[in-house]
Amino acid sequence: MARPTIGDIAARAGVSIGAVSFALNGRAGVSEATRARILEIAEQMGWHPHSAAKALSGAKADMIGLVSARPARTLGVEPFFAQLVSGLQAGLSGQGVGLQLLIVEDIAAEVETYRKWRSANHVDGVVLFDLRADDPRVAELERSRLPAVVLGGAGPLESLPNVWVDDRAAMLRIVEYLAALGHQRIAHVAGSPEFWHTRRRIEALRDSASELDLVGATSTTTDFSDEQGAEVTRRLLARRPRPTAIVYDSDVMAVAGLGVAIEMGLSVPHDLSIVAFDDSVLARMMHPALTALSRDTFALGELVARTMLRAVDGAAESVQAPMPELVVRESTGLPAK
Amino acid sequence: MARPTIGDIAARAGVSIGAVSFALNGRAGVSEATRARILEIAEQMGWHPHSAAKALSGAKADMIGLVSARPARTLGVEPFFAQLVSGLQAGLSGQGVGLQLLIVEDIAAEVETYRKWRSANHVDGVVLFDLRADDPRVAELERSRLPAVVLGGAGPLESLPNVWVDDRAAMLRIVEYLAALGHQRIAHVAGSPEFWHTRRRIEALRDSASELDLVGATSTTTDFSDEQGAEVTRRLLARRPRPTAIVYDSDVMAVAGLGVAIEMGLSVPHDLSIVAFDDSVLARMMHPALTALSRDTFALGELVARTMLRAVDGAAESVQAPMPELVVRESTGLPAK
DNA sequence: CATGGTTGCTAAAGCGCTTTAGTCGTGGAA
DNA sequence: TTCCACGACTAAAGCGCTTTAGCAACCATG
Repeated sequence: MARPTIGDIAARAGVSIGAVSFALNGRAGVSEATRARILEIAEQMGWHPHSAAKALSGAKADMIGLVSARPARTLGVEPFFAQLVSGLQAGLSGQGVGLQLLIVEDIAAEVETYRKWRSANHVDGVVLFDLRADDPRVAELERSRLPAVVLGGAGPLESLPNVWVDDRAAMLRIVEYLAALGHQRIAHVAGSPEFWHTRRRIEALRDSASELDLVGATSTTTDFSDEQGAEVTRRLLARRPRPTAIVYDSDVMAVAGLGVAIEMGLSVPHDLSIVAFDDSVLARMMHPALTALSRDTFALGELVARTMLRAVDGAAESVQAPMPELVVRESTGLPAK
Repeated sequence: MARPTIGDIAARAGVSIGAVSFALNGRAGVSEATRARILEIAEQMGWHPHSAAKALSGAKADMIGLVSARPARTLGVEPFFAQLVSGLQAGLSGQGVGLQLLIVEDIAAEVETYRKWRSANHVDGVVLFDLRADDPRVAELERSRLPAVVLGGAGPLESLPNVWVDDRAAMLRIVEYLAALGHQRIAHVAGSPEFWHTRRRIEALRDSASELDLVGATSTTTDFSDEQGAEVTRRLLARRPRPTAIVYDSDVMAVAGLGVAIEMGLSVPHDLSIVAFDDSVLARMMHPALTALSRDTFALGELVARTMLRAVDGAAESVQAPMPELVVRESTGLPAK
């Protein structure tokens, strides 16, 4: 049998289509007795709402969108993304909302997607991440009034609701820890400078340098790949005097860096301390296990989901993500004399 | 201005709505001149199709669905899933098809989702993976005639089109390699026995045992977690005589196993050879780097995407995924005398 | 010159649902 | 008793698009 429509239900219940719609949506207009009867019939006919029909008549799409302009290949490598998606999904599906995932070529295509989605009433809102300097996506979303939540923006000041991470405090936390151990020559293998979060971390390190008596605290930007992580590490370790500690902006780069250190005959943490700005299985399972700034990315995803749902209801509000925790493992210690 | 509809375009072009629809869809019924004019106007008005309206009138949804009943938390840990999704997405978006990702509680919820999607014309097809013995999803999909592609099923014999992986040959490849090195006591830390692929690997090892003079080649099933991987490894290494090689069904477990070996003072590969049945950054970056059966999961995703698109067009056909390649790294060697 | 087949287009129904305007019958207030 | 308000429900329009049936104009054919 073809799928039942509310028309079928109406016929069976001996009422009008409108009445069925009221009953099914818990709206006034039908008596409790009729409502119960309709619900009963709907259940027994195995009726499901037709989402397209709903969307057509202007209802919510019960779907939020996530589009990424990162190269598709790298998404699988970064545990971060997968964790985030899982958390998001979990936070949304509890409310019967779906997650639409799309990977596009570049930011222009991303903006174009928002435009399409907006006009097709395809999603109720979108999640933005990897915010850049002067991001065209923000302008587009403000203009089109498509509800959006930014992950990792500049804080509560922004125009769009924001789940923001205090990168500055996080970096200070790491540097203070290393300084307390006695490290003075701290290097930073950063991510790509086009991202705000990278910039904030670099800035934080620079600012703390004088205060903490650091000598030549430098940040080097990379494209987040393990290749560049290794490459930069090689250059850093060739310097004289060598840095005694290196902070990596991602776990993948940290692991690559550890590889280089071992390959160069250095002992970690005796000759070199290593801290990763992101935690994962990878960091946990290395030998030595890496000291890392650990945040619960899955929970972060759930938080974004909650914020998103609120934004869809028009109650947009920025929230601060929990401060990541510094998990000290085996890759950090006192600097060699 | 509100979003333009084909009605607006029709008004502007001075033709009927039907004519516009024909023009926009490249169908016969309008002259080339009119078509060009309509296309021009549509472009300049910034028209986009309204997907819900299309879906309502029975067109394709240009969307394929992927639902996973794996616990959401573990999806982020497994590089496999993220890679697969990326590849799928890449393969689909080239054809303007979207990917709808959903994570649900259990298989029952998964079946329910298919039912809903089917009746709402929400997706054109679905991708199935982690096939189990007597899988209720297969029955549901056959019944409902929702196009589906199975990843990692039993081969070309199945009723649903299949992208199948020759697990048996893969396992034989590993075991033959180890046997050639001189290993006789080979253990296998397997995944969960409810999955067909796990069963096939176990079977392959058992079958090859007599042929290759293996002694006590055993498989132990786990839940794929690093905890159980470590736990089982501990038990295996406590045996006397110890196995000289262990094959792990996933990279995460292999890494956990390596940790246990080191913790027990064994040298890899001298005292113990380790092979992972799946490759990833994780395996590449360990010290020693793990010998692994490497497949291009991203490409696998693309292959599934292509097969899916064909299935949607009614040209369902099973294909065999490329045989994974054994990448020998530092974790395997001659067994100690 | 009548016939038939194209071509290029229009009108209108229909997809499943929401929503508004309206109808009908009831009970309570005046 | 009359009138009104209200609750329960129906009828119908409309969301944006596809698709079928139909129509008028034109050409070629015999």
